[in-house]
Amino acid sequence: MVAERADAARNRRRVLAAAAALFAEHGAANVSMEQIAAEAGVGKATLYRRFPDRAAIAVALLDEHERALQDELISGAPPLGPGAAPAERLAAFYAAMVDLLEQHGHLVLGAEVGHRRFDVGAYQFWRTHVLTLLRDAHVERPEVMVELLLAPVAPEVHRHQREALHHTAERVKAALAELAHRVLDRPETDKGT
Amino acid sequence: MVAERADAARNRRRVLAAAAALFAEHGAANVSMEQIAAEAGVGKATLYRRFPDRAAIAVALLDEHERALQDELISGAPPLGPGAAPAERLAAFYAAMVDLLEQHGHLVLGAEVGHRRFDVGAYQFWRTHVLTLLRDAHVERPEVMVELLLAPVAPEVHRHQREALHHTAERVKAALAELAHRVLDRPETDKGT
DNA sequence: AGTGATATGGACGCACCGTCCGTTTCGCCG
DNA sequence: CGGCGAAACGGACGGTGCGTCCATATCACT
Repeated sequence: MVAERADAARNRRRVLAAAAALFAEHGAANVSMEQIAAEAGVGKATLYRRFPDRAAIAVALLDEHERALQDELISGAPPLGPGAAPAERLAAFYAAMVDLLEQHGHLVLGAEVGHRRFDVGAYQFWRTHVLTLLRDAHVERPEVMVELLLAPVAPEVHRHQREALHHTAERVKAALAELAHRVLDRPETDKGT
Repeated sequence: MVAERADAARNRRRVLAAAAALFAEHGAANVSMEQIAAEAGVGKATLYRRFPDRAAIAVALLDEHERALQDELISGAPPLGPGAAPAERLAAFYAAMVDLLEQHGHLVLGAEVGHRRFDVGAYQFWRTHVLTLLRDAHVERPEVMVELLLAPVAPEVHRHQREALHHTAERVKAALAELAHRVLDRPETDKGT
């Protein structure tokens, strides 16, 4: 890859901007590739050249926001970053995920992203992070448990909680925090190490 | 409703049989309404008269199998039925759900059922059951927690575990059992009543 | 400026959805 | 037993969105 041609880069930016606007207005599920192409002022083939489907566009838009959280997890202050107890870090991660879903959930909800969410790079990152926490806490079968613990913050679940059940984000966070502590706190372990 | 006309009943049976065969062969996601109608030997309008979409057909097919588990939860022997400790019952419920997904997961995976899974009657049933367990175990915010605890046995999650991660059903069951115990067992509570 | 590689755009073919309406079948009633 | 209104049927139809194809325009390097 010798460097992206100038017109290609310009069109990529246009597409992303158009998609962001349309997704925000109509919801990611109700926007067709044709609409995005028209709004961006590019042809459909141009769109398909860069992004194989809607999911890829949504992922590209999400990436930016997710990267911020990823940085925090790696090198931020506790309890999100390193230093706190695993249960605390998991609770903090859950809370951050809820915030992320509150802000940008509309990008993923309803689109095929839901089906492919396990494939996107971000999921692998969350997975690795929580896996580390589970290993730190000496949980058995961490590779399986990590999937179970990620499931409660799946976009569909969050949407269900917020829209159908009318739970507040705060209540959801509280329940997730309790879940984190119940799963990772070993009561017999001495707290003051 | 004065009683279903004979031809209507016959066609309903045909449709369900055809759908079951096609879903089993090609997967629920890859079967169109047209295919089902053709296989059943009925017109498309006839199909739409009974079932608004693929999801409704899949739900109708699943219902039968789910009902068996529902009966067990209500009146079966412990630990699935009443009598055992909440953590035991939750673990047993998880195991039964895994069995259900192993057997009939292909009906729901990939179809729109995934999107609407919160709407189907069966979900409400699982929800009520687990909610009862949570109340018995004096968990806080049970209405929120129940959604979090149901998420790990969502069809997509299970498929991901089995197909992409190559975890065995047994490993998943074991992890779910551990999750159930970690969440619901109160270590300080006396085990002997 | 010339030139080959790369990118563009919109038309095209395809598949499926969900509806519409003329025709057929049912089951009751005289 | 035959007629009749209601209910069900079936396949054609219009519409939407997908993903591809290729003639044309644009770029970047010499």
